[in-house]
Amino acid sequence: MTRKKTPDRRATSADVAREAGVSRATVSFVLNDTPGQTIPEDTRRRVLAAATALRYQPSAAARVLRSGRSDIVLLLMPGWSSGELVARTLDVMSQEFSERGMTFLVHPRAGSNRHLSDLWRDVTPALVITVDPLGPHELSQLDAAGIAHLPFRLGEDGAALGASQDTIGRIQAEHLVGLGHRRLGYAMTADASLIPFAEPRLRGVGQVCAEHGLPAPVVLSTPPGTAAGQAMRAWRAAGVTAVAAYNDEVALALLAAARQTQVVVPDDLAVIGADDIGAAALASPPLTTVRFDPATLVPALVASILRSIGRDTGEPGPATAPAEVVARGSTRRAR
Amino acid sequence: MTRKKTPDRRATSADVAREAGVSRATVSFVLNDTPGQTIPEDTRRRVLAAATALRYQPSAAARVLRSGRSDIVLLLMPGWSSGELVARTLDVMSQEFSERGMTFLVHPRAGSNRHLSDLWRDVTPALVITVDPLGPHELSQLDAAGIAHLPFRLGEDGAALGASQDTIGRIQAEHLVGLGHRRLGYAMTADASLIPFAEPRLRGVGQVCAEHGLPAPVVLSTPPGTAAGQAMRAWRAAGVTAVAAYNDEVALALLAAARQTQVVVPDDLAVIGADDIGAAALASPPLTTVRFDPATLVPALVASILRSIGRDTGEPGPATAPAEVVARGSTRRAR
DNA sequence: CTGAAAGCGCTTACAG
DNA sequence: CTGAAAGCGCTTACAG
Repeated sequence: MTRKKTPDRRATSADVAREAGVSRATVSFVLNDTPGQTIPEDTRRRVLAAATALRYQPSAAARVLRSGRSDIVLLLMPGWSSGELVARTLDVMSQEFSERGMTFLVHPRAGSNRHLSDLWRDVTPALVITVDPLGPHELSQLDAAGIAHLPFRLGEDGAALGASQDTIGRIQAEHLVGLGHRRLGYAMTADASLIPFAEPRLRGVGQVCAEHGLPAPVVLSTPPGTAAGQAMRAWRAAGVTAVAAYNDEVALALLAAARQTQVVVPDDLAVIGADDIGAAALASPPLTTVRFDPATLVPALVASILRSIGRDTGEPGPATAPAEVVARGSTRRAR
Repeated sequence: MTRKKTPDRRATSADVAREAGVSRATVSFVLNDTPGQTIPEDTRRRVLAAATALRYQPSAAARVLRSGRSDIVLLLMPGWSSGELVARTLDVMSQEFSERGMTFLVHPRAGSNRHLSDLWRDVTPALVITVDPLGPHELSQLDAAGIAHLPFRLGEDGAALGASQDTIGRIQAEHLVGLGHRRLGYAMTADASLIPFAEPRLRGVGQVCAEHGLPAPVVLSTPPGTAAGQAMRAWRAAGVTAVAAYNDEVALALLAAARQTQVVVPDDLAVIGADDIGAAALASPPLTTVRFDPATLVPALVASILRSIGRDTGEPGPATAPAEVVARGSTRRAR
C-alpha cells in the first residue's frame, strides 16, 4: 500500500534508470550529454522525464570519486577581506567561473591556526588560490593531495590584476601632472599586507613622473595617529603640491590631518585617492579618486587560471579600460 | 629498479595499510580514532608513521560517499557582501566552525543567473545558509538533495545577530537621550536589501524613546542626491535635535549634507552612526558611532546552527556585550 | 543503440 | 585485537 514513487531517501541514478526503463549507463549518457553516444530522442526524453519526476540530482561525492576530478576552485581568503572592491571582484570571479562550468568557493580566515589538512578532508578542489603564502608543510600537503596551487601575486609579469594596479598609479599621476603639478608626493599605506597592491601603484606614479621629466614622488607612510600631520608638513617643506594616496582610506586620513594642521586642500595641497569607496564622495572636500572596475579584468584572469590547470576556456575576452578619474573637490589646477 | 616507496599518484589508505603491515580497516580505525576500538600503541604508531611517510590524506569524496554525510556548511552570499563587519563576521564564523570540526565555505554571487543545481553537482554541504530567499524550485532541489537549509533572517525571535541589531539601535538612542535630546530622528537606509538589518535597529531606537516617555523618532530616508539636505531641514522643522543613522555611511551622507545646507553638526543637529567603519573617525566632524563586534555573538550563533542540524556542539559559550558607543565630535549635549 | 560489470577510496558491520 | 568483504553512487571501457 506504500507509494513507492517518491522514496524518502535521495534519488539515485539507479532509481531514474528503473523509472525510465533503461540502464544506469544510459542515464549517465543522457544526463551528461556524453560525446560519442547516440541516444534516440525518445529514450532521451524518457530519461529526462524520470529525472525530473524523481527530482534526481547526481551525487557530487560519487562523481568526484569516480571521475577523479573536481570542478571546484577554492580561494583561501586571508583575514583582511573587507573592501568593496574585493567583494565585487569575488562576485565577478564567481560568475565567470560558473559560466565555464566551475564552482568558485571561498574559505574565509584561512590564515588562522587551523590545520589546512582538515580542509582537504572535507573538500577536494581542482585548484587552490592563495593570497597569504603557504608554508613548506602545507605546500607538500597540497602536492600530496594532487591539488593544483596558484599563489595570487600581484605585480608579477602578466598578472592581469597586477598590471591594472600599475595603471591606477599612472592615472593618478597623469591627473595631477595634467593639472600642472610638478612635484608629487605619494602616501603609502601603513598596512603591510597591502604592500603587494601598493607597490605596483607607486611604481605607476613613478613611471609617469619619469616620463614627464619630473623628480620621483616623495613617498611617506601615514600610520594612524599623528603621522599624517607630520607628513603634510614634510611634503610642503619639500615643495610638494599634490599627493597621490594609495587608496581612499589613506586619502581620507590625509584630509582629516589637513583640517587639523590648517593645510587647505586642494589649495595648499591637492589629494587624489583610489578605489572610489562610498565615503569618498561624502568627504570634506569631496575626494577626487580613481574608479576601478575589477569586473573588466576578471574574465581574462579567470581564463588564464583555467588554462593553468588544463581546462578548456572559451575565447579570452578583451580586457577593457579598467580605470578612470572621478574629479571632485580635493584636486585643482596648480597655481 | 623503480623505487615504489613514493608513488606518483595520490596515496590511498590501502598504501598506508601495506606500508604499515595492517589492513585498511585498522588504518581507518587509527586515523579516525574510532570509538570502541582498542588499538595497541605499537600498531597505532606504525600506522601513523606510514601515513606521514606517504603524506597520506584521505579522499574527501570517498569519505562523503561512504559515510553519507558531509561536514561542509555553505553560505550563499548575495551581491552586497562588502562591509567590514560582514567580512569580520565571516572570518569568525569560519574559525568557529572549524573548531567544531566543520568547514565553512562561501559561494559569492549566488543571486546571479546561474542554476543552483550546478552547484550541488560540485559540492554537497550538510547545510546551506541563505540570505536572499530561495524560490520554490530551488527549495525543492535542496530538499531532494537532502541538504538542510537555514534562511538567515534577522529580527526573528532568538536569532542571535538579530537581537544584537536591536541593541545597536538601543545604544544609539540611549546615548542621545543621555545627552539630553528629547526629540530624535532616524535616518533610514535607501538600500532595500539592508532593510532586514535596519528594521530591528530602528525598533531599538523606538523602544528607548518609548521607555523615556519621548515621542517616536522621525524616520526619514536619505537616498543619494539632494534628499539628505531635505531631510536635514525636515528634521529641524520638526524640532529634532539629534539623529541616529542606520549606519556610518548614511551618517557620513548626513554630515556632507549638513555642510552644504549650513546646518552645524553637532550644535544644530547631533548625528550618531553605527558600525565604526574606517572613514568614521576621519570625517569632519569625526563621527560618533556604535562599535559592534560580531565576534562576540558568533559562537552562540554557530552553536545554534549546528544544533539545528543535529551536530554535537561544545558548551554554548556566553554572548558578551557586543556594542559600545565611540563618542566623537558629531554628538554633544543638548542645549 | 543499450546493458552488465568494474572500480574510484573510503567506513563499518561482521567474522574470526 | 584484526582482517575480508560489502557497499556508498557514480562513470566508462567493454560486450553484445
